[in-house]
Amino acid sequence: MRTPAELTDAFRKQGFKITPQRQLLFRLLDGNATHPTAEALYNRACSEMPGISLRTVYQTLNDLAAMGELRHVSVGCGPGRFDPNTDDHHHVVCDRCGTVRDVYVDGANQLAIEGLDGFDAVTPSIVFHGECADCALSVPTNPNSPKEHQ
Amino acid sequence: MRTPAELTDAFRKQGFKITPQRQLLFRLLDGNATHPTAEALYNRACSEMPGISLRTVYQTLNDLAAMGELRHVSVGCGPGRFDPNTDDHHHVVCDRCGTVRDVYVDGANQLAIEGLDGFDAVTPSIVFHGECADCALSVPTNPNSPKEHQ
DNA sequence: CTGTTTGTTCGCACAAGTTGCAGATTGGCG
DNA sequence: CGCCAATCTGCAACTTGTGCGAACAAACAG
Repeated sequence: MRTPAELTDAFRKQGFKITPQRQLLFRLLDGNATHPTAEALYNRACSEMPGISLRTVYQTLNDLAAMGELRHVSVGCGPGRFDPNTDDHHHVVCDRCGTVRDVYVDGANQLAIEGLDGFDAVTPSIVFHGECADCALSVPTNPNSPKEHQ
Repeated sequence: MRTPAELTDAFRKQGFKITPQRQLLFRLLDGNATHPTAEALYNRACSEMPGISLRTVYQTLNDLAAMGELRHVSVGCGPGRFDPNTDDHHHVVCDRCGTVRDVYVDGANQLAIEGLDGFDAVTPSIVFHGECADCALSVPTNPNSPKEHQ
């Protein structure tokens, strides 16, 4: 995602308007590597701008994603995440706490794949599922712990 | 997933009961490579057993998944899919029609990954997004077609 | 500065997918 | 046969996200 200032220009150039809501979200997303959900962004936005609506957050996120400034990341369960990092990269998810982190996978586009016959324009999306350091610490060795976490 | 007969044994051994609903679902899933949704299975089940409830279908699918007989596959959008193939494999999805097919990715577990530091017990889940042969035929070369499909 | 236009925001209702719950039902066993 | 726990069913509720229309406000012209 480009900087808030650049986005402001880009939006105006496309005939979109610059509203305080949008500017706030540009700022909240700028350099944000937490892969927030729409709800999480909404909560942060509310503390700076009480009255902003969740609907507007979704709207703006979708607009940014449509412009290619943002990637919508689906980690397999729970709400969608939004990632201002538009590099060619993938994700690790902690199945316990839901934390998402970017990972760079060398050779992801040259994988030897059997079964793609007939499919065109295929791009891989890789999600690694595991357990982050914090969660591993908090429950060191309990393989019986319920997997029902979210 | 094991055969319906083997599952019947396994269920009984765990103290679970064998009901006609479960047996029907065992049969519908046996060798099923279509990656059906719960709804799709429900529809097929209804034609053999009118009155079976969608709730029971979900229940049984969750039970099978918890027993490791079934994998719940999330393709990023739309309803979840269920896959009786428990091999180490991955999936291609047609973003136009939603068809899912199994693919075998050579070396998926030995990828060179940067950014996994601190994560444990990491297993990759790879979803290739593309366009299947049928869809490529039906709309041969129209990059302007709406991406809003599902 | 004022007015107009057009894109935005907001709130609510709604949709899809899935789960919780409670009462009726039934498989497995003695 | 009869009991009891597991199961089934139907419905309500829940979660995530979208459609819609009225109110609002950027941007711009005059």
